[in-house]
This record gives sequence, structure tokens and C-alpha cells, in this order.
Amino acid sequence: MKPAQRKAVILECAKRLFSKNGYYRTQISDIISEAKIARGTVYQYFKNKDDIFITLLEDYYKQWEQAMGEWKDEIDLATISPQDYLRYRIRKNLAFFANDRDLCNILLRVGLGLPGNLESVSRKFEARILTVALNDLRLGLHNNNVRDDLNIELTANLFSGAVLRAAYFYFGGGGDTKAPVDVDKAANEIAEVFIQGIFK
Amino acid sequence: MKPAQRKAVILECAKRLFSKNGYYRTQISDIISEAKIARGTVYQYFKNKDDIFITLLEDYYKQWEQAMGEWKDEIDLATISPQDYLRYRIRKNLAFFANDRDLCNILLRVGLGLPGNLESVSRKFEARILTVALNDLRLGLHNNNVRDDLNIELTANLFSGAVLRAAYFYFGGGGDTKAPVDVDKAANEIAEVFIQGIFK
Amino acid sequence: MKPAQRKAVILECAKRLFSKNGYYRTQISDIISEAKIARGTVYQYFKNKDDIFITLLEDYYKQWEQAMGEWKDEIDLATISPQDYLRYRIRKNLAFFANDRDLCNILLRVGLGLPGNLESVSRKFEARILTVALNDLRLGLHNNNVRDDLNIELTANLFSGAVLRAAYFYFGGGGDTKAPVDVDKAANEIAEVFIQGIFK
Amino acid sequence: MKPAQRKAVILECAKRLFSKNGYYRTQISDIISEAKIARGTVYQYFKNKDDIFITLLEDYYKQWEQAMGEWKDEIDLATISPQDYLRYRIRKNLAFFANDRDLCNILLRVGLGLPGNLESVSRKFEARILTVALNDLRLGLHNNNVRDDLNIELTANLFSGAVLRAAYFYFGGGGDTKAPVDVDKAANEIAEVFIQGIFK
DNA sequence: TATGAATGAGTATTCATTCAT
DNA sequence: GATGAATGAATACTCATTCAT
Repeated sequence: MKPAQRKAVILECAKRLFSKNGYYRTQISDIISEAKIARGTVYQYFKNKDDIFITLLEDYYKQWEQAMGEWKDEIDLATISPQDYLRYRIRKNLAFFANDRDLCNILLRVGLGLPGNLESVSRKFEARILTVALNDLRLGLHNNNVRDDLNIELTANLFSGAVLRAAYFYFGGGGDTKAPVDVDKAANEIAEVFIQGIFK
Repeated sequence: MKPAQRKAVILECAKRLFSKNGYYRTQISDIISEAKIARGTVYQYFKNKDDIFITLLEDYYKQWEQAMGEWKDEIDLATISPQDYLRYRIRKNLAFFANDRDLCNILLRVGLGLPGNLESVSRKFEARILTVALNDLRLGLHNNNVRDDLNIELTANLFSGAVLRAAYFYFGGGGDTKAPVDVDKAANEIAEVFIQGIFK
Repeated sequence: MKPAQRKAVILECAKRLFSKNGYYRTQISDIISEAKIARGTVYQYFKNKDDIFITLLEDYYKQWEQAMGEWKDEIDLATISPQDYLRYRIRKNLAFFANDRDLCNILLRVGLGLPGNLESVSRKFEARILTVALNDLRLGLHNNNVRDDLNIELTANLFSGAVLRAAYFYFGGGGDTKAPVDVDKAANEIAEVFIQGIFK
Repeated sequence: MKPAQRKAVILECAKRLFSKNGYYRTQISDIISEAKIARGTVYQYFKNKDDIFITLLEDYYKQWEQAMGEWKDEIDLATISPQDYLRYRIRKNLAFFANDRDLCNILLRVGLGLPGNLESVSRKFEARILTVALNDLRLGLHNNNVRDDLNIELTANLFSGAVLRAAYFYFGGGGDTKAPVDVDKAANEIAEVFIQGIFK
């Protein structure tokens, strides 16, 4: 097996375990028996247990940023309606989280209680999601699409809280495989709830 | 000091520490030095560390149930408009979480990664909040106030995700004391976002 | 058993083991089985393995300083001959090292190869012994007792190297108990070798 | 690179590292990165880490024996004075240790705390140095040059302790290059200290 | 009831050595 | 011969819990 593959295997197993059991209850012993490798091998690829976790989150963070940044090719900002833009954003997020239940769990449910250094990585991601929502609202305000009296900071929190919760509802959680979700439909339904309350 | 007082002191200190550092990073040593008691004394009042955490959550759960159940005296279900009922519910929740930042943090941010037995307690609370939202929506549907095409299970998730996030936004988080929040105003603002999307 | 006693027992056992096997080959497991205590107990009294070693050396260093400083009551500097002063110094050192074979071994044979932080402690002691010898020679030079052409820095090294080696010869080394040594006689014999070469 | 060369490179690097950090703190990783070879290559030339260390010491031991044995061509035993013989011996030793600071450090400061098997190699060398000194003294006694009342076993210890310490003083120790030493002058100075005390 | 010294199972990490390529 | 990824035995240290005083 090539090094890159092996590193990927370790990450994959670690992800599954962190998702299921959290950081502390996942032990190096679990990871190596899951990945069928020797104890020392983990330390060939990662400095320590933290490093595995951070790598996982950072990778995911980068993927999310990339996914969110792809819109330039998918929609036409000049002509799209604010409502459709919102639908698009929600769909994009849902689709992203739908991809990987484990990372979804890790991001949405592992927070406080991580070793201090890891917490900040987790927070960074969360903060970024909030910021993107906030920026979208500001843009809408600037374009005169959003209700003038809207408390946009609060609304960004409501929105991101709601969407992440929906992602967790659909894609996260325990062992039993959930029914496949129609992401487009779900995105539209979420959008319908917010459209009236946000836009003019 | 009377036993009941002493137990309360332990809980108070534990709460503060769990809120700040999470379950694992809070050690018995921290609790006893904060509570200025001897190591063994903790075990006079609690079976073990888990027991402290569970007691904390269960107490909070009961308080929440009670707070949510008080509406019979505060509003008149027969005459209240659906919109006002929503506002009332949101306000009620915000006011509850506003009471105790530490418990707010514990509930909203400590989740995955607890020892198995604790996780279920944490989940139970969360599930209950969701259920209440769901029941409210069902009631609204039954009373013909809520949009017929609304996916109420999803919406309950959106709603509870949004409100809990707002609570965390306003009341939770780190050390710096946040500015006092006008709970009524915040509740109304949240309601405005949802009213149009939920009701007919 | 009182805490102070227990700490002393740990130090005693650790000393014996460090003396016999050196720092690295002495394991916490060895210490606890020798001291008949639990693993965790060691860490009630010492921060870590280093701390035990440092405590041992620092204690010994203090004892040595004290022993060397007692001369004010034992001899009369105003009337003592340089030769007798030398004899006295040697006897003092021999007597000190004769007290404790284990510490003798630790000091004289454990040096390079300690963890970096411990090395400096070990060096400090050695350097101090050298300095005392050097100061004595300077004093002799000043009092016009010592040969004018003597390279005193080199001689201090020769002298301390010789005396420490003699201490190790008489008191240090392996398991078999050596015959009891007449410290006074040995000190005089050592002195005879140096007196002619050092003094005018 | 030829095998013999490669083996020499490994030994050279290992020597430098053992001298600087001792046996335990020198790791195979250090040696291979210093020697710019692969991990496995070390084990083509040496059975294990111990083998490197032993080889180093044994080589040095042989060199020392050879150097000490060359006197037949350099001095004339029949005519040399006991004093000159002593000077010669000291010079010979100093010159030998002056050659290689690293081996000087390893021999003089790495002792107790080596893995059991290595310790004996180190001791053997030390014992040999002592024996040579002892034999010289016995010879002097036999030739009626040495003081009749001299404790020659003790004196051999004093002498070897002093000379090794002087070697360490002049040639051993840390990173900063010491000023070049006039070995002849130093040898004479050392001799002056001992001559009067040893000889009739 | 209160204490805090003692306990020991549990865990991350290291590093010499091996062996397939 | 040379390589370096893989191995796993070994080891220091943690921390919830107990129990004699």
C-alpha cells in the first residue's frame, strides 16, 4: 500500500471513530485495530492524536470553502433572484454535508470539551460558516432585497443554526442508515421558511 | 455548612467548570479546589463524576419543563393569535437560557464525546426541545394556522436549531460578559423571521 | 506511615537503584516495587522521574556544602599548617563520600547521557568541588605556602580528580561490600602524595 | 562509497553523537541523518546500537594499548630516570587523549547507566588504565625508586584519576573549541606534582 | 461527616529493529 | 547492498475512586 493511501486509511478510520465516539473516547488502539496497522505506524503519518483530528477538520474546512466558492460557475449573480440565491446557498450546504455523515457529526456535535488546542480549530470552522451567512445578508441589504429592519447578525445566527441543524437532522446522527434525502427538495423547503421572513 | 448547601456548592462549581472546559477537561481536582472541599467529600454527595454531570443536566431539564409548562397562567390559549403564541414560546425559551450561561453552554455545546451514559442524558434534553416544537407545529396545523405544505418535522428542526443558536449567540460562549440582552425584543425579532414562513 | 517518611523511602529506594543501574535503566516500576507502593504514589511526592533524581543530587549537594563549611569549628585557620589543612580537607571529603556509597556512585559515575536537564545539576556539583579546590590553592598561593610556579587550575583538576577517584575506589562500585576503610589513614596517605608537589 | 568507508562514516558520526549526548540520548535516527544513510543500512554494518558503541570503545582500547606499548622505541628503559619515565607516561597519555575529544568524552564521562553489556566494556578500559599505572608503580618499587611506605594501589587510583581528569580538563567537554594545549608542558606540570610525592 | 494519602487501571507516545522492494 | 515503511514491546504519567483516620 502506498504511503498516501495508508495515510488516507488512517484518516478514514479515525473519522469514523471520532464521529461515533468523539475525541476522548476514540483511542489510538481503536484506530489501529480499525485500520489494521501497527501502533507505531500512526506516528509515521501524524505527530500525535491531535494532529489526526486537526488534519480531519482542516481538510473538511478547505473542502467546504471550495464548495462554497464554486458558485461563480453555477449561477449568474447578475440575473439570479435573491430567493433563488438563498435556495442555492442552502442546497449547496446541504449537498456538502450530505457527502460525509461522519464529518458532519464531528463538526456539528464535537465542540466544547476538546483539548484546548483543538477547540480553536473547531470554532474557526463554525465562525466561518456564520460569517458567510452574514456577508450574504449584508449583500442583500446593500442590494435592497432584505427587510430594512432585519437584525442581520441575529438572523445569520438563526439561519446557520437552522441549516446546520437540518443537516444534522438529515445526515448526521447514529448508526442506522437514514433514508436517502432529496437535497434539492429539502433545500427548497428550508428556503420557503426563511424567504418570507428575510426578504422584502 | 449544611449538607444541602454543600451539595449545591459542588454543583455550582462543577457547572462553571463543565461550562468552561467541558466534561473531560474538568477534573475532580478542579472541582474540589474551586469548592474548597476535600477530595473524598465529593463522593459523599455524588456517586461519581458522571453523577454530578447528570444531576446538573437533569435538574436543568426539569426546570426547563417547568418553565415551558407555565404558559397556562400567562397566556390564554383560546384567544391568543398563532403569531403571538410563537413570540411567546420564543421569548420563554430565550428567557430560560438567559438565566444561566453555564448551563446554556453545557447543553448547547457539550454533546458528542461524552462518556456513553452521559450522552443519552444530553440527547434526551435536546430531543425534548425538538418534540415541543414539533407538537406546537402540529397544533398549528390542526388549527389550520400553519401552511399546509410545510414539512413540519424539518421545520421543527430549523426552528429549534435557530432558537438554540440564538440563545448561544446571546448568552453562551466564553469569558467576557456580554452586554445585557433585551429578551423581549430579541424574541420578537426571531419571531418575525419565522412567522411569514410558517403561518398561512 | 507519615508523608515525610514515605517520601524518604521513595528517595532511598530510588537512590539505590540509580546507583546500581543509572538513570535510564531505573524505571518507575522498579522504584515502586522496591518501595512497595503504588504507581501513583510516586507522583504524589515527585513531579516526575527527573524530579526524584534532581532532589537526590540537590540534597547531596547541600549536605556536601554543609560538611565542607563546618571547618570553622574543627580547625584553627590561624595556626594550622598548610599540610595539615590539606590533610583535613581530604579527610573531610573522604568521610563525606564514605557515608553513602550510592550517592557516591551517582555523583562519580553518572554524568554524560543524562537527560539534558539533569546533566546540568550533575555538572553543578562537580564544578563546585573543583572550585573549592581552586580556592584553597589560591589561598595557599596568597599565603606564600604553595609553589610559585604551580599551575593551580591544572592542579585543582588533578587534585579533585584524584580525590574523587580515591573515594570511588574506596567507597563506590558494585555489589560486594568492601572492607571498612580507615578514613584518617587514607586521607593522610593521599595528602603525602600531594604535599611535596604542591607546597614550597 | 566502499563498504569500509561507509562503516567508518557511521562510526565517526556515532562517535560525535555519543560524545555529545551520551548513549541513550543518541538515537539511530540521529546517526542516520548525520551520516546521510538509510535506516536499514546501519544494520548492514552493525548488529545493533550496542554493537556500534562497543566497536567504538574496543577500537579506542586497542589504539590506547598500542600507543602505550610503543615506548620501547621511544625511550631507553635502561638509562631513563624514574622521573623522566613518569613524565613520559603522562605525556603519552595526554597526547593520546588529545587526539580525539569525542572518544575522550565517551570514555571519561559515560559510565554508569549504560545498558549492562556496555558497561563492562567501558569498565574494562578504565581498569586497564589503572592496571598500567599500578604496574609502573610496582616496577618503581622493585627498582627501589618509589617511596617504601607508598600505598601503591591507592596511588595508582590517585594518579589515573588525576591524569584522566586533566585530559578531560584540557581536551574534553562541550562545543566551544578550547585553546590548543602544549601537551609536553602540561605533562611536565602534572609530573612535577607527583614526582615529589611518589619517588624517594 | 470530612479528610487526603494511596491506589492502579488506563493511554499516548517512543524508538530499536525488521524485511519486502 | 541500500532503502525506509512498518512493527510492537516498552514506559512514563494521569486521574477517578477508595478507605483508614
